[in-house]
Amino acid sequence: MLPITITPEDDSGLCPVRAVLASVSGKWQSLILLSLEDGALRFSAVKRAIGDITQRVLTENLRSLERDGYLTRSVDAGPPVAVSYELTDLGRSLVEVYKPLVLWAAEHIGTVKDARARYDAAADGRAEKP
Amino acid sequence: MLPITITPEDDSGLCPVRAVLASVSGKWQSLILLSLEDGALRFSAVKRAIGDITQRVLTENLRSLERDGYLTRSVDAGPPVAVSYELTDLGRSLVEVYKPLVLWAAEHIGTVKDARARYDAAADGRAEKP
DNA sequence: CAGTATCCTTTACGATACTG
DNA sequence: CAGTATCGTAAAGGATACTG
Repeated sequence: MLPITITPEDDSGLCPVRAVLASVSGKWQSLILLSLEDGALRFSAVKRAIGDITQRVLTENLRSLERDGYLTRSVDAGPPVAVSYELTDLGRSLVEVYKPLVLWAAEHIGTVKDARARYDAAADGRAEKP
Repeated sequence: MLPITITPEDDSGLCPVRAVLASVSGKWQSLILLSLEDGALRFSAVKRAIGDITQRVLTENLRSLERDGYLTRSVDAGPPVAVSYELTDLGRSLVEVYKPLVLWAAEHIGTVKDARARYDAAADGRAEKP
């Protein structure tokens, strides 16, 4: 058994596990952290690395990750202005434990897709002949 | 560099990493998987283990995890009817790579909270004396 | 370049009531 | 017991235009 709780509250009114998991829940946070794995990137480079994220949402997520201490934001007042983002030690250590999950994903995506296909096929069968 | 892509598309129109990460994004999926770590649980037991999740949302999430092949659902037509959920091999292997993240969370939550407090304090300072 | 500002849609989630 | 049905809210995200 894990030495953890997943029940809603602790002394400070927030389950530690949930508080941290919330940092990587959502569509983009983890991808942003991963994009910075090999070193600092500028705003536009992060955007390019991910491909399909809007400026607004990227800014939001970067701010949130900065607030939690996973990355730093440094401004070089140009012109042109250049803002670069870099993982902190905390961020790097998070990415370290996060990477196995990413590798797992790459390895098992096939199984997941198959499971989905089978589940949906079975559901279709039930829908057609009720 | 990781042998992964986080760009939006692959041959099948979906990045493998994103597809799997989506399974554990959201507020509840990972907690549900963790609650089943030590063996099968009935619907009400999962609900109790998590504490604050509504029946509707729990059902939704269980269905989605079942669809992806992470857990199985077995019905014992009572009465009273008893439905139990259990991790598949796939689900167990996912939990294995996911657990380090949970332990990391328990370990580093203090650092994260401090970072948040400092960030918010700095933001307040800027708001008060603009 | 790295954002803001607006507006809008979608999705997740919450509350409550009802049922085989 | 393990759901479904309905209704409502809030948060996340998307599209587009504008700016120091």
